Amino acid sequence: MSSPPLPAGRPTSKDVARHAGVSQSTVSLVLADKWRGRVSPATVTAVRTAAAALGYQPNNAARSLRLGRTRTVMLVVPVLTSPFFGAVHTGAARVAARRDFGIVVYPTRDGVDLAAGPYTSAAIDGVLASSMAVEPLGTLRAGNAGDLPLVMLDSEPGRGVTTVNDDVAEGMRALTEYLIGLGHRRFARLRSAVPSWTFDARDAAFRAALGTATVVAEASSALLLDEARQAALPLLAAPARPTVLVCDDDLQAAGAYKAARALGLRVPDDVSVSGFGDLRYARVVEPELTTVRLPAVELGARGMAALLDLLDTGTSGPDVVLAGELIVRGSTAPPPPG
Amino acid sequence: MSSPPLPAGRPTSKDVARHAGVSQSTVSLVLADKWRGRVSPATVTAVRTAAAALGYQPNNAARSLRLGRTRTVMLVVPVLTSPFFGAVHTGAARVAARRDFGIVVYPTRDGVDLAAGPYTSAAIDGVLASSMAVEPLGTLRAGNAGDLPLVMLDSEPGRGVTTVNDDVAEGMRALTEYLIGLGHRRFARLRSAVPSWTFDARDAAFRAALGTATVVAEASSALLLDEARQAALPLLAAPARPTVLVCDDDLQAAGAYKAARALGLRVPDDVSVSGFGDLRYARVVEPELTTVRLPAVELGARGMAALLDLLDTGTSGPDVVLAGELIVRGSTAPPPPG
DNA sequence: TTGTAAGCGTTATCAG
DNA sequence: CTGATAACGCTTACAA
Repeated sequence: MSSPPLPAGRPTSKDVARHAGVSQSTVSLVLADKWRGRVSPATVTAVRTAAAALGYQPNNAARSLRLGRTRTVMLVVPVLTSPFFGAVHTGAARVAARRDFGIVVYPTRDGVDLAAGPYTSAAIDGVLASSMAVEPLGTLRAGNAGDLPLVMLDSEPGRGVTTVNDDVAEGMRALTEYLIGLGHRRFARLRSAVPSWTFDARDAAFRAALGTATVVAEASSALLLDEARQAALPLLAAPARPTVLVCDDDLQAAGAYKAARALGLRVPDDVSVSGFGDLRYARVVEPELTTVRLPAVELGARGMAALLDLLDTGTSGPDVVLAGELIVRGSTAPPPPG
Repeated sequence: MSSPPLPAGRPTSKDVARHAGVSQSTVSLVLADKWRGRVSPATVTAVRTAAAALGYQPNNAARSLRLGRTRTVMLVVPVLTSPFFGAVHTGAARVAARRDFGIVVYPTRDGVDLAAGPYTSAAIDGVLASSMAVEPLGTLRAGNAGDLPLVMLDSEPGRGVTTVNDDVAEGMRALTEYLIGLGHRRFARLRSAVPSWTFDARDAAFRAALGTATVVAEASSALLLDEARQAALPLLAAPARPTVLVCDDDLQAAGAYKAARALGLRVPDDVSVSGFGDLRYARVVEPELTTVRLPAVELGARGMAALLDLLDTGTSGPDVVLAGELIVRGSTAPPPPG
């Protein structure tokens, strides 16, 4: 009728063992669900109730030390303040939690400053990296005996690493063909100034889909409102007046709206504008943006799943491509007559 | 002239010791910078060069196990996809990295689902929680012998926990007085429907600053574009026509723009609109929003600093309040004549 | 079916 | 000034 007093501080597996009247190894076996044919059902329940009674939580540090694995992966993203990367994290975190993995976020401005930080490879089992080249990750991965498992998101496929990507090419193709279908022939183009596979892919798809239509003016800008506005001004004022401006990003399109307004041009009556992403800005502006929806949450989720599979099986899975979707809203219309 | 061959796998402190011809404990002393008066300078350099040569990185799991601390804190936020919380994370991560701490993010929809997840209190030294009540954190903190160090952001002060807050009350006061100064007397008010200290504080400050002006119509909505638009429609169409609509959030203000447009009202000519936050949407919309800037990055940074100080010293610091700033842009103007 | 014991890599205590 | 040695909490042979 009497049980040992609850130990002070955090209960350990040893405490559980004492409480249940068994040995530490039995506790470990039961709690790790590896007891079939080795521990009697009665003992199993005894251990389980003891653990529950004490509120036992295994010590992660000890487990990691023993196992040599940490059940933690690092998510490398450019900046979390961008809606895209917030969404990627959300998806990745969801999958990681389900499989009992933790995530440590490594925000890096340019993929270069990867040496510092407390999470050198010591503490992680794998890396999920978004929107960067493979090379900067070299130093990081080298920490752990040469090759830490890696999956890349939103990055160029075919570099020897599993990638999970949005199908930006197909999205841009659908968008461009839609615009051509509206009757547009003279395009302006506002590209992203940050060098990244995804923007190269968007641009290539755009060119390929142009057909007999032409680009009469183009520029590039950072994905910032003011810079986009500045860059869009000369495009919209170009002598060979374009009837549509195709941007690499929704925020750029918002900047283009401001440029159009400054020039006294109405969207879409005088000029159509398209964005890319459909994350947060597309419906805030007026008129709402015609754009390509990128499933960023799913991208993070699928990427994490691919990484955890890689950790489980030891073999890289196939590249994954997620379909985007053309979203037609009020910012695009047939070109003005004349 | 010959040194031991580099060991396979990750080098340990034992490897460094062998390489430098000293004992493991000496290595530990040197690398932890606790050698003054205990280890000779010559030995120190020997150890340092050996560590560098081998590319030694201490094993975090072992260190945590020994020390009983993990150098990891948990950041609890409602959703990372909101620009506010992305910014909070950015600030917190910056400070944590500088002090060699890791962050594990715990996104929780309503502060309720805090039991699950791999990061039960086992693996963390403290909690930085944003925009929620203290109570839901109880189960989490209880894991670790009753009280895991905690700092709250954007939460009600005076509940026995150190808080770090934006001065939303002062921001709202300045905004309201500015609007009254423009001549507005008939206010409409769009509150946030999510229950949170910050919104209560905003509303209280708004009421207190009203003076002889009156609220002729009010409603609340989620911080979503469509819901805000729906909620704003009857406010702007109210019989006792308000001349200004004060929203709890920039995104709500963007929704209000859409409602105004639907009703054929121009902003700010027919009705002024104000937001709150100045994070991402305020300058995207047209006209750009008059709003109150909340220093979200600094909030995260100061909060993390407060938490790490608490971990160091064991005593809670004072509550911190960060000044906001009234940002006047084009969405507000004197009320229309008549 | 259960228990004993070794060991993961680190830091801290204590002798030399 | 330096080196053994123990301990942190866990998993896993292996012994009983």
